[in-house]
Amino acid sequence: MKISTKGRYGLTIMIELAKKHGEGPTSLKTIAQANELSEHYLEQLIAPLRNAGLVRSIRGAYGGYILSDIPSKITAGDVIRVLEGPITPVEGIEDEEPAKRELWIRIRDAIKDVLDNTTLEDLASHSEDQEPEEGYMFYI
Amino acid sequence: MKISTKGRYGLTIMIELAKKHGEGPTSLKTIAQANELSEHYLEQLIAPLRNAGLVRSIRGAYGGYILSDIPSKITAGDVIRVLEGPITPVEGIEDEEPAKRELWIRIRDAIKDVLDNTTLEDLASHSEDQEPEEGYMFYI
DNA sequence: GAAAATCCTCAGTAAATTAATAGGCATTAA
DNA sequence: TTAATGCCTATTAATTTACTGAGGATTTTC
Repeated sequence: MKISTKGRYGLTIMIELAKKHGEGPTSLKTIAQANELSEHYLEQLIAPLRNAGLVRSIRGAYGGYILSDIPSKITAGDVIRVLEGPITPVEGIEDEEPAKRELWIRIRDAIKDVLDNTTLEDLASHSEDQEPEEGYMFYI
Repeated sequence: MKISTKGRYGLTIMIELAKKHGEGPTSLKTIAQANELSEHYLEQLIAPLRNAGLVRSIRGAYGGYILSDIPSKITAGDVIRVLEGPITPVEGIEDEEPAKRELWIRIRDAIKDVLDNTTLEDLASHSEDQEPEEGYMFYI
């Protein structure tokens, strides 16, 4: 019943790229450092995102990645499906008996509804208005 | 992003007990055979359900299990929480940054909404009207 | 042309989880 | 007394997760 680090870190990558959309490529090193994640692990997560056409890579020095489309056209569902597989609470819904099948379908549709209606634009803009840290003071 | 066999078989057990509610105890052997599952595996799943107070056991010959409450008072959420742990799409939602935290919370609430509003009565009654098997003919 | 910064690929691995199986003891109805 | 059940602890094969390691390919800048 969990989304693994694949989907979670994958979303983190995509949100970072959305924040920098239109400003040229962002390197994985930058994203890894900003989020305290293993750059090498992120490389393995972005490969399927590139294969799926969600990001484009620019190789060589000062290269990196950019979104293939504008942030309002890419959803959390697009990202999660690539990294976690089809959105479904169980394998083989169709094999279940009617009562349980309907339950799994209702859960699946509820999750889909959230993921497919949340865009990278939504996620990136909410990331902007950071909550103050504990102990934060407003210095004039 | 999956509910494992623990939660799925656990629900299967509870639906069978709901169907027999008021008719005395049902043995795991009966449930295992009816659903082509390992009786021994089901024993391990019903132990936490008993510890959580969702079912009561009757030991000895012609014993078995009964629901602790009426089917309309026990939800799929009760069963899933016992066997799969808290309903949440990620561990430590509160540690995530605001944008992702809100996403996980919306997903969590959507799943909760379905699971907590589906009772064993709902599931047992929908199991009654079986779909015809493939090759089924209506013999008069 | 050399060096540095990046992407790209394949392989390995420790820990955890899943989905059981094995073997037996305890209790109770008939 | 026996058969039918529940109860309990341990073991295990397969899979998944979350990485780490090693190095090659490409491109920019000096």
